[in-house]
Amino acid sequence: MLRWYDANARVLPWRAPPGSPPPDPYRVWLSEVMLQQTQVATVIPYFEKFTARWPDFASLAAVEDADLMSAWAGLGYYARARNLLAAARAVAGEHGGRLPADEAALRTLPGFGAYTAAAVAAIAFGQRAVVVDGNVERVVARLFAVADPLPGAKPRIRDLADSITPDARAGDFAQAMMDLGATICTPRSPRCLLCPLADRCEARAAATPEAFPVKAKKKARPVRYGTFFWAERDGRVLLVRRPDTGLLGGMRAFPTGVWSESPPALADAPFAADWTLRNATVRHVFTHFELIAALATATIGGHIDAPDGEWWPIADLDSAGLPTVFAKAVKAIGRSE
DNA sequence: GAAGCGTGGAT
DNA sequence: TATCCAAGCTT
Repeated sequence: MLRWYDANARVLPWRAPPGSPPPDPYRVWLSEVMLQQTQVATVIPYFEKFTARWPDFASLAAVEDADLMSAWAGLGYYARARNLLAAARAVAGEHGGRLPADEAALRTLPGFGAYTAAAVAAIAFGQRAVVVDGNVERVVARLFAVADPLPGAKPRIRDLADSITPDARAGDFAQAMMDLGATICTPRSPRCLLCPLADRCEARAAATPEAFPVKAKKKARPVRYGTFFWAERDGRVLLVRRPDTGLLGGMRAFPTGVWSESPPALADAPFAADWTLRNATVRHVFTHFELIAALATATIGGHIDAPDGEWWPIADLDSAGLPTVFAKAVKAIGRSE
């Protein structure tokens, strides 16, 4: 694997060339958090933007929460951004401005789970650590033809990954396994003819690489309905901040009614106004449900009993840091009648 | 252990 | 279009 990696490693902004000294732990950590459940191509522009604005722990730790959440807008899984800031502040305040170098200490920081702690320990600090992400799970499951379904097979796969992890260059080994999974040993139509492990791969020998890893069936995704409320006055629109926990936690948003299983009415408007239902809807797929949102608008004249929020210039909505579902609503309002 | 948590790419 | 799923973590 290391030989293959030396010749085939992807060139990425947060990565050092194979065999060279480890890159800046700050950049490794930032990239690992952004890459959680997120593809490389999606992460790159965010990583460039973040490292340009906040090049180290000290600068990131000093950011206002709202600025960080706004910069993260569109990347998803917003708890990552909240944990990122909490970890940066812990590092700046309690760890002398540096990440701890061992896996167990890393594991105690916000946003560091089993994967991220192992990856940072191995990639940024040269420690031997067993790094298991979705790519490694797939490669190992195929290499050893693991027949037990995920997620129950995770401990077994972790042990197998441990058994093939070298003492030296464990970080490069981990990145090699992930590159292999991302480019060769793909979920569908793996390119086994290019794989350096093909000779030793049990799934390949059985001619059924795509059958691994075995996974439990997923539940169907329910549909929920809601309404987004666009309150406009003097060229501005009312934005609120969502609660810190839960869906889109801490993000700017339009006021919304309750999201439920049946189509809503204007009855759950956030305040009394002359609401008009537009002839447009927003459809958006979240991890565990699909949302179909109606759009209601009102022009506000005199005083209203509106919730706390910001009257944001409509011409400058791009800078509000709205999550994608609400950015879609802005577009749909523009198209509607 | 299971459920909650975003968004977009690939097929 | 439908489905899978991506360098997972938290509760």
